[in-house]
Amino acid sequence: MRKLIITEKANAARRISTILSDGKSKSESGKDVTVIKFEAGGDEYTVVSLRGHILELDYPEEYNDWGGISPVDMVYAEPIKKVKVKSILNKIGEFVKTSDEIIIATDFDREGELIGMETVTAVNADLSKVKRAKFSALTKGEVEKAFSELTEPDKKLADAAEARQIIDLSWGAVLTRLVSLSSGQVGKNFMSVGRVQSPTLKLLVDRHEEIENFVPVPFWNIIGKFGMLAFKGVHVKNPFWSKDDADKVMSAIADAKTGKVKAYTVSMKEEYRPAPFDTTMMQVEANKIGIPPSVAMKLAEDLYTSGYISYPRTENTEYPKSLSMKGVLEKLKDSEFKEEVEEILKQDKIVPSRGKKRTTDHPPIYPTAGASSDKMKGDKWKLYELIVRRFLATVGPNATAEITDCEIEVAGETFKADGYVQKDPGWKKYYKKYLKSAESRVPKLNVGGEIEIRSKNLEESETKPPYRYNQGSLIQEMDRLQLGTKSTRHEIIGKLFSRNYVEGNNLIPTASGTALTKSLEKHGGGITEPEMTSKLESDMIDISEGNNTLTEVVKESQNMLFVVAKKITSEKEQFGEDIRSALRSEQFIGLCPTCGSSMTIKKSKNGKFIGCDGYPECARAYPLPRGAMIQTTETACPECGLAQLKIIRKGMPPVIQCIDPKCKCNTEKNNLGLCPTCHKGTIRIMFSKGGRRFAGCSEWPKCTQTYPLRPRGTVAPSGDQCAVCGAPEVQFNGHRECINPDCDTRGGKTRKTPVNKATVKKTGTKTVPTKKGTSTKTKKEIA
DNA sequence: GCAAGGTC
Repeated sequence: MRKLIITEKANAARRISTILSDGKSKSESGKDVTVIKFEAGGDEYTVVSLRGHILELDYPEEYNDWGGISPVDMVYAEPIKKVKVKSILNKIGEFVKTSDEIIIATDFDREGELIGMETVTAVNADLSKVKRAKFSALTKGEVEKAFSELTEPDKKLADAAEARQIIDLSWGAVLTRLVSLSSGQVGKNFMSVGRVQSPTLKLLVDRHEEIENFVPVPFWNIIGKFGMLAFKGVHVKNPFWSKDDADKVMSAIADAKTGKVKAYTVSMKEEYRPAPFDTTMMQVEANKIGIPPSVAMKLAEDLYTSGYISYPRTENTEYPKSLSMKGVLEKLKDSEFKEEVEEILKQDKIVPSRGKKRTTDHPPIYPTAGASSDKMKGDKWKLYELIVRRFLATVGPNATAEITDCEIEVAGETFKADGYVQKDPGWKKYYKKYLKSAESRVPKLNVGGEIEIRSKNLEESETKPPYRYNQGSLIQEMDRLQLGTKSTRHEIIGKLFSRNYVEGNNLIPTASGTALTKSLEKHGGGITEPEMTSKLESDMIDISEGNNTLTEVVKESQNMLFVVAKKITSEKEQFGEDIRSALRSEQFIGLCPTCGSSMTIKKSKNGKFIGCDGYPECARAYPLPRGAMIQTTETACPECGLAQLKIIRKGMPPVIQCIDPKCKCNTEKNNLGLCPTCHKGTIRIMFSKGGRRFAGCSEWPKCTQTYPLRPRGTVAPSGDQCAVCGAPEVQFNGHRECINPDCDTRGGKTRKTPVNKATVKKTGTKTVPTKKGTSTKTKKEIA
């Protein structure tokens, strides 16, 4: 018999061929199409690989005219399948004609079923010849079993996936057009709407709103330092929400010189190893070391195709039994992790950790070959190392820590001190690059003994707003809400950026992103809610289990969409106006003092700038600050009356400043003093394109004097020059120092090199137990 | 020029 096997990706074609042919398969792969042939058990096999979906749902051409066709009329429009990769489909068409059996061997999931079915349907294959091989890992056992127990293809499962396609396209296309047309954003500036992107955007909008509306609540912590080590003890009633209550305690303990140890226990804590990497956690951890999810996926794909790591798109956090941990470790001996690997191999037994998520699509991400940092460079190496170290951590021993709990009584008030000391670092030894250590020592104490009080402080703090999402935490939240899939989440975030809905490293929605979300919340029929995805999910389960049909589910959804589309159409003007005004406010800076026209943000080939709409008659223009996120404001500069901008820079609080860099309000705070090199120019605070600040001479390029500035904290002029080197002295975080890091007053040449961006840690934010996200802000010394 | 889902 002649048998045709269709796989989802090239690697699967290779693995299956090798397994079924006992290694005797021959690849005839062309440039575009992977084809492998072999004989086994008297049958002639041809294996062809797809590249995921090679067909795509879209509307027929007559719907291409956005202006000419009412979006309402598209609700029930019938989409067609368009061929994306003709070369593969043609090849399969040829082989199908001469095959007696066609075996779909795509991934064993909903999309896999559809990918297979849509392909055989598109080439008009005789469906009675079509069989399905179901395997959940590309191991010898699984694959052989799947091919010896072929089943019928599951039309219902494929239907479930197809229902999703149709519903996503109709809601997406109809609402995208309605929003774009009503807001006047057509052409390449169109505004998109979708089942996944719109709820994701709403997460950011909601968080932004929470932060903007946040009202800080003050609280007080009483903190003591004890004994020779001056270890920290905190009052058990922290935080105090009333200053009076805290003051009462402070005066009660005011005269105490010693405390009494009431309780003291030491215990060992076992610290478990982290779970193996699935795609989400890999993206989260990569993001922490400065590799955003989209870059991480690109690099992971690269590492996968060149054989360094396993398949990077997986939801699994449990290594399959068939995967030998020792085997992986042996391969890693051929790398610069050799010593660490050998140490791990010395364990009596190697039992890996496992996570909660268990699926059968692919194994967790693990290294499949050794590499070294002199051959592999940059972020690729950083990601590879992360994957290797994560793997090592999952097969290393547990860590142990010594935990000390201690209670000290001071004048009838109770303080608690917690000690944490790492004993056996275990797996952390291999993963410490990516961990924060937080050791705190409490010495050995005797219960009933006295202990000296070193200090008693009342620290005033206030509750803090929740953190903004970054790309890592957003991906985690999407994962939790089941928005998108492991393969698409990073692309969805990319979409929010390219549509200008969000900006910044910490994701902030733009005015238009916010306005769009608000309008859709009101009129979008639930498109901004994650529940639309959960409803779809349960509908798909119903279809695949035969409790509902594709036709019914699609019809129900489109009936809803029809109502929504009609309503929006009837209120089109009003619906679009909110978005239009948000778009205007995003661009509008203020009125031009020369000609009275609007000044707006404009784009040139050198980037964005502020220009007068009266151009070319009026040429008034201002540069925009570099390397920063800019928001427009409605306030005017008290100095010159021009408009002000809100400047948001990484690691710094937002600053409101005048659009004119020459305005006194800007020069005063940026001019640090006379240049000690040329004695002509002024040393000013400036920003590089990347947003890093430094100080440089205004006579540049004639004078090239520059100084690095500490990346965080406030820098202000002091008006004085350094007595030792003559460079300007500045106020840094309230204290004075010479701007010159090489100056003797700052320890001369012992200066550390500037901190690498990726390794900058967030400044300490210690949380208070009862309220979320609280942190210490100001200190008041009392004792 | 529309979505989201595969994969490269």
